Amino acid sequence: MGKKRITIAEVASAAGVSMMTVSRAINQRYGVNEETRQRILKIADELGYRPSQLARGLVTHQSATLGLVMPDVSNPFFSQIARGAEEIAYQNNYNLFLINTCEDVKREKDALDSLLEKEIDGAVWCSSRLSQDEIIPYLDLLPAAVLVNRELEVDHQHVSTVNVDDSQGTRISLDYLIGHHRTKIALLAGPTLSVSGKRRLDGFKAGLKEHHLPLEEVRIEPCAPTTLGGKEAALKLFDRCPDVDAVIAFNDLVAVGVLHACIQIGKSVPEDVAVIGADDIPLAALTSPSLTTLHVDLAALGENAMSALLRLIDLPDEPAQKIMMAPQLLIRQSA
Amino acid sequence: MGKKRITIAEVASAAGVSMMTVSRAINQRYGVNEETRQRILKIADELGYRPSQLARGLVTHQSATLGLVMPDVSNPFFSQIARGAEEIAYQNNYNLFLINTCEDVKREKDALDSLLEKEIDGAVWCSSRLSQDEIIPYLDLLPAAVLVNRELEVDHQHVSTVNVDDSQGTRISLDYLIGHHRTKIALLAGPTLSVSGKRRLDGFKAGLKEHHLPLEEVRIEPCAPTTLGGKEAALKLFDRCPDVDAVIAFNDLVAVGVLHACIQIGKSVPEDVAVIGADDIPLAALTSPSLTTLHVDLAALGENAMSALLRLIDLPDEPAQKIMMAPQLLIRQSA
DNA sequence: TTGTACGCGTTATCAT
DNA sequence: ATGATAACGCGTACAA
Repeated sequence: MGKKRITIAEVASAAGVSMMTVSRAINQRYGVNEETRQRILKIADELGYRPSQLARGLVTHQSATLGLVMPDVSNPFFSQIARGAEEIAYQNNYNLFLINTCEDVKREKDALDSLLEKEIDGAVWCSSRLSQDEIIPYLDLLPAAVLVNRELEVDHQHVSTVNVDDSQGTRISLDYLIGHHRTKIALLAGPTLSVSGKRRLDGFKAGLKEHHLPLEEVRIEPCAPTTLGGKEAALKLFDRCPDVDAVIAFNDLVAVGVLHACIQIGKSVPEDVAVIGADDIPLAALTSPSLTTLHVDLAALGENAMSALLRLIDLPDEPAQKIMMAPQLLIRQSA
Repeated sequence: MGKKRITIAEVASAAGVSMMTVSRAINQRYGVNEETRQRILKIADELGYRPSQLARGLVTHQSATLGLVMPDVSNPFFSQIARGAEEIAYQNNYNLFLINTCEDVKREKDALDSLLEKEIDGAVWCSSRLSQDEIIPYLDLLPAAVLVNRELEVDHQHVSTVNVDDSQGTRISLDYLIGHHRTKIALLAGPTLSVSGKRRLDGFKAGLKEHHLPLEEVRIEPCAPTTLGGKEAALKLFDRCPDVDAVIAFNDLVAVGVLHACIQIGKSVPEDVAVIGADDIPLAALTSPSLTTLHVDLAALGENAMSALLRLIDLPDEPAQKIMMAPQLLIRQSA
């Protein structure tokens, strides 16, 4: 049962010095005789002394504690981010509060409230569902924050952002396809209102323009972000434009739907139609043909986010960062 | 930038009452006029007052904070447990420190040390690599703890355990196979030293005995817990016992290896050989034939672990629990 | 019902 | 190099 806590006072009296000297010895501060320090550390260790971060935090206003807020850790997308973020936090002697919001606005607010009460030193905040107006008050209260998967219209001195560069990802896919002599390239653009869908569309248009290829609106088709959505959209697309020789899909599930559609109408992949997905979900390696797709190093994303947060904390006068993670094209069989 | 903190004293003076009255109002205690309470709460809200859990914890010795220690959140096995555990913690107004140990003993000790310094109220500790002798001192220091995937030889008043009942899982697989008229059942038992391997072997032997079937040692083969390990072991097994009509595999990867072996030597699954895996990894649904396997509700496991921890905290006089999670047979095509 | 004094374990400040 | 004392923000015990 949680034994009685040894306090700095007990170490001090055991060592025959003042509390202040013990404190200095423990915290590796200057101004204490090396010999005394060793003696104190030895005694502290023997007594099983552990400094109370609560008491320390109360006076320093730093808890050596950070928050990690995300919709759902059991989603592989976020669990990898969590892994990377926690790694960096650990290396820098911070502990991490993990909170799942379950896509629920109330829970998200609860999360931030509880973190604020815990006096965290900062937070990595993923895929917030809150409106800009709801986010900002929390941002103001936080010593530092990094928003992941979310852009901020207004700049804050102590708020950085980390996003996946969907636009560039689409550019990369497009460049690859054009480089492999595909000319009639279609885009399954995802949900009409999706932000990342918009960014992909931007990249698509910009890429075509730069390659001096015409923008054929008929080759752009919105779709639900699912296998079924991809299949239906692909069937509609191929019916309208039978000459399409490549498809850039909103994500891997959509790409799998395209594969199904191709089987159904007798097109072979990649011979007749090249298909590129996005996200590199585990399934992507297991389809046949396996999916060429955009891979994002999510652990690295988490590491970057946490590093950015620590930078904000350690160098409060440096400007905030806006980090874009570029996806990499993982070439398998489908393109 | 993290604005200046409003303290209970400021709320008190703004409301024209003493700090104590504010404290009572905030903590929903009796002994404060309802009218006064409402007025205080209103003022506290307007001022943006947030109680400091640090200061509160310092005096109450309760931090409303728990620890969750696991090898790796990005492993789906653990991320689901984390999800379930965090859910229960949230419902009970606790925050959760997440720590990855990366299978590293030093990191695991670091983790516990830092949690102890944070004065957590308890911890869910998964798959510890520490020896019994190393674990116990930490357990003694923790107010409460739940060990997941780990048994404890000695009972502790404030330590419960949650494990997957591998023995019963094997029994369930065995019963199913026997019920479907398989009689020459083999076991790919996993690594020789594996604890869960031993439990599976126990269940296997007990099950055969109960069904009055002979225990043929030649049908038991150890194996590495991988696809390759499963394939090699299966080839060796079929070579030795060509009449085997069913295989219980150590886990799904091993089962996939068995599938590969069957293809190689021309046995069809499930006609010639039934195959049952364990763990229900995502891949299990995607093989052909898809894998019949033992499924464990890991989110529920996490919930149970966290509930057990809260029980230990809330009801310190109740005895500790030893929870076994029974796997369920998920019948697909391979058996 | 409300208020006062004190202590929780630590660090900061100012002294010695 | 070391020590005494005052905070940090809150809850508890006891008094009013």
